[in-house]
Amino acid sequence: MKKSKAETAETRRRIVEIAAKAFRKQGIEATGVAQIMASAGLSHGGFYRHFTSKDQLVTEALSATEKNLLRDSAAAAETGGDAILRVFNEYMTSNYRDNVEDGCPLAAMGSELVRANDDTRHAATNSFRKITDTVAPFMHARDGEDRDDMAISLLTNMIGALTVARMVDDPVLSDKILAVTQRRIGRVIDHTKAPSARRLNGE
Amino acid sequence: MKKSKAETAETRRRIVEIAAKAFRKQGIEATGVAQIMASAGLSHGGFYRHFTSKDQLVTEALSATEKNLLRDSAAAAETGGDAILRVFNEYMTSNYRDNVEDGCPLAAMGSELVRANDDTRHAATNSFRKITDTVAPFMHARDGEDRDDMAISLLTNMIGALTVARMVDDPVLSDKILAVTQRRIGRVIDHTKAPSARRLNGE
DNA sequence: TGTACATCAGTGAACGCGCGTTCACTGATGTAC
DNA sequence: TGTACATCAGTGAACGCGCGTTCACTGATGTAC
Repeated sequence: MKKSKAETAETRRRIVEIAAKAFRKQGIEATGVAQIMASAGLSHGGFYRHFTSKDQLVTEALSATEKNLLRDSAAAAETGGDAILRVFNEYMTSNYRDNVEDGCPLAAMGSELVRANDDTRHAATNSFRKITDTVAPFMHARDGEDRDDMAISLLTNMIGALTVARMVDDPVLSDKILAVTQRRIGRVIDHTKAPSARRLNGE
Repeated sequence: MKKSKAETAETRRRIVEIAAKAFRKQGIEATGVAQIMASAGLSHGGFYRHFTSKDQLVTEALSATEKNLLRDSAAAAETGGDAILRVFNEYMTSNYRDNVEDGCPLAAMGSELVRANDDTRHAATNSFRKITDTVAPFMHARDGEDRDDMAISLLTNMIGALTVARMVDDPVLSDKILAVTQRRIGRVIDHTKAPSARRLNGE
């Protein structure tokens, strides 16, 4: 029962989407290929018509998700500092914390990515760099500090805060972690900053 | 072949120690009970003479390791702000980054702890709180910011920075993340601060 | 202090189970004429 | 446009393997007398 090219592409896309959510929610190791395929309404045998290995799916799921997240930051960068501030504050809400499966993969799978294969770590590295590059111009460099450094500091802080906020079993402490981090975001981002120039020949 | 009480206690201690390293190095899920027992020079069957489940070992390994780390911070707190600064800077060195198996479990197993059982998350929460409580008095509260909040912000930042520094595949970026975080540590900790009063009836 | 017996740390085989991956097969799609 | 055939998406059984946990057994330790 061969499927049309359009159907095949759509199936592949759906597998990646479902896997991306499952990896974030349950972890990479804890999510089986058969389980992903079942969630997509397929039997597990067909998996290898689309991917050469589970590792390849992990890499692709990470890349696809980060690409989506990056699009939001890039769009905000074209609006200005206030939009960047808004997007970043959104990451530190109880809603974002409680929906791991829709959130940033670097935070959701952080310590698992440390041990991931080369391709996956490379994808993670590229994503991290692209986000810091996008938001660096909006850093409020008070005492002549480097804006790239500030962006790195802020982003690693957000990833750590989100992880710890999800880890602790005390909701009061968890909310406090989010609030504290939101305050740092507010201090570090220059919400009056004009938008980045839109790249003319978009790539 | 029953063993003496002293030997039994020593064996149990050794299992916890070996497990604590393996969980940090390879992850909790990826580390099997049989593998831990083999590393301890034992067959896997005897595991359940010491622990009721792998989960129990996870909780105990986390608690034991965090207790050790906390001891360092507490000792530094009795010396003063400069000692706290020194201990914290040590966390952001290439050496610390490259020896995950000896480092902070919250950073090494962060995203796995989010999905850990209740006891383990509770142990993680207690550890996090104790460390922030210990170092909060040494925060350099410039614009009247709350010292507890500052300690939370710094610690979540360190955990996130360590995780991302280990994740990225570019050594230059990784070193930069460590350096940037060290600079924040230097800005936020008051190295001139006098030691915390030693608790007289230690508990 | 010496003997008899219960305890229990550690062994190694076995349990059911889910893992990632392979494979022969089916039948609709896409292609060549 | 119609027919013949190759392609290949998806199925479901099977592969070897390691997982956490259980269990009957061994024999040294600890205890009761």
